Amino acid sequence: MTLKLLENSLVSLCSGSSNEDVMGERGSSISGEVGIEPAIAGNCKATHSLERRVYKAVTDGNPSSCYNLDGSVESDAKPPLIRCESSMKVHISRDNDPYSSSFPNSWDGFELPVNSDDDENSSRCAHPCTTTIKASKPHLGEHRYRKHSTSRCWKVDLGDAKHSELSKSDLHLKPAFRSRKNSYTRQRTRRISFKRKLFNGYSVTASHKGLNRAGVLNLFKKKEILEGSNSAALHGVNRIRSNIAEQLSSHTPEDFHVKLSIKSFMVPELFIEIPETATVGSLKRTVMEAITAIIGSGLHVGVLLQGKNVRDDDRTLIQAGISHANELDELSFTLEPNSGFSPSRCSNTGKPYFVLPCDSTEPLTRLQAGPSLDQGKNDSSAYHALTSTIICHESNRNSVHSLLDAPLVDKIASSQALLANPATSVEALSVVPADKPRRSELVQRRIRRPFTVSEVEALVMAVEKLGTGRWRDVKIQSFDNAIHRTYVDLKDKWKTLVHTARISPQHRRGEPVPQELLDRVLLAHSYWSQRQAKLQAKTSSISSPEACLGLLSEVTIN
DNA sequence: TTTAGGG
DNA sequence: CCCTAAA
Repeated sequence: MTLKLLENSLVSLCSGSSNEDVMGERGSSISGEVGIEPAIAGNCKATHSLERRVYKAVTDGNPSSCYNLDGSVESDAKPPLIRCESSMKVHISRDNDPYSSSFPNSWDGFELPVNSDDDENSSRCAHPCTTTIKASKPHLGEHRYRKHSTSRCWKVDLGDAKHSELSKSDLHLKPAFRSRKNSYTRQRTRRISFKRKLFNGYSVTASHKGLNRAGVLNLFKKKEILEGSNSAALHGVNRIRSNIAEQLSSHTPEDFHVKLSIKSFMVPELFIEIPETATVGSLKRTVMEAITAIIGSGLHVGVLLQGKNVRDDDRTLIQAGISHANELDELSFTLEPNSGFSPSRCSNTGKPYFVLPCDSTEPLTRLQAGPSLDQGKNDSSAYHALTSTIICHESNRNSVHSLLDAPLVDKIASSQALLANPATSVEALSVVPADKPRRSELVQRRIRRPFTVSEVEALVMAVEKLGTGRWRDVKIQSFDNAIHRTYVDLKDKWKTLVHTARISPQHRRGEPVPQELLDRVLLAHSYWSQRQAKLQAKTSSISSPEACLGLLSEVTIN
């Protein structure tokens, strides 16, 4: 079965509170939203503090606690998924910015549970999926934020075909189980991008910087009237300026805050390979794990003002030109991977590694063809990074390509069918976010198959006979039929057996191994270790004929 | 490809 | 189990 999860079919990845209100109309692609509103004193906070705040806002959204509590997902399993950088948009406004609570119809559907919560909403940690970002009092934006705080779950929209005219190049499928020993599926592309949300009344029109800076979603700066009245928005620039001047003359600098609200960001493209027999819960956890890995991998936040990288971290915001008084200037943030890229690439060229235009109203297909992609890298990564789909297909390579041809409705139907038929067997799951086809591509992790006692017995027997350095022989002799046990597995198992044998029985986990076997493990291990040490000592001093003779005699004895 | 070890 | 340098 091959299927593709697309827009609009709803998959709630985390049970929790009511999400319908915020998810109902969401459209295509996978994106997330982070609602934060950190108040930053424009005159005293350095720009690097701004970066830190943005970073914190993102990393605090790490839902690891969620999926940990959800169970069965290893907490330390955080593959280095971050490769792409992303950007986010920021609105700048005054404290009394009258946010609207409306949502655009075209909002794309991956809701990240990063909530800005107001003061009285102290129950934000009640749900494991709820992440908190300490925000300034969102007075006027409470409606909106509360709406968000009810959305505590990850969601994947699967759905409406009309939003996704997927070209074949949108689909990056690789056959699984390519080889006998390495039955893995590799992943290539991934994307992080951000999506913008509009505000009624203040609909922050995209002062689109254009696509000259590949990789950064524009930040929209929202200029507000200092008087705080909505009607002020109707006044001209002159009026605004005069208001600002007025404020400047009558207020201490501490009165001016730059309010940043990061509206959304997108989750990179994810590929999910999941057997039909997997449960829905497995699917949820898998997606959760992937997202967590992305967010948890660490990001570097860069600040761009009018397209220029603000590198001086010690400058204050106001010195850098980021203040409430600014008008149509653009403020952008870039999220870059902390590792995996040479920082010079960004800092030298001043060009972010990966930029997306932020105007979410733009069709995805156009984004793909956008000039930003021509900027420097015409490799498929940038291209792929702009796609936003979740692809599910089973490990059967024969069925993979049917996805390309089947009518989209059928694919959707398949995906729904998958959701409707949770099976009991949890098989291997994998989610691999798309990324630049660079190194360290992720591979599906094999399912865990604990050694049985009889397997341990066979292993011990083989090692007793062959030693600890001939795992291929051990494999051939005792596990030739166990195709899922590689010689590396056997070696690893021996390692853990030795460890198990050395620790107290109280600390052992899993199916208990008979003490008799563990004793043999220790015995064989010490024997072969000593033997190897002796051999090494001999070979290192074999220059002398005497040593050579001694070695030969000993080997003969053995 | 295997081995050996760290993650 | 994964990843990978080294052999």
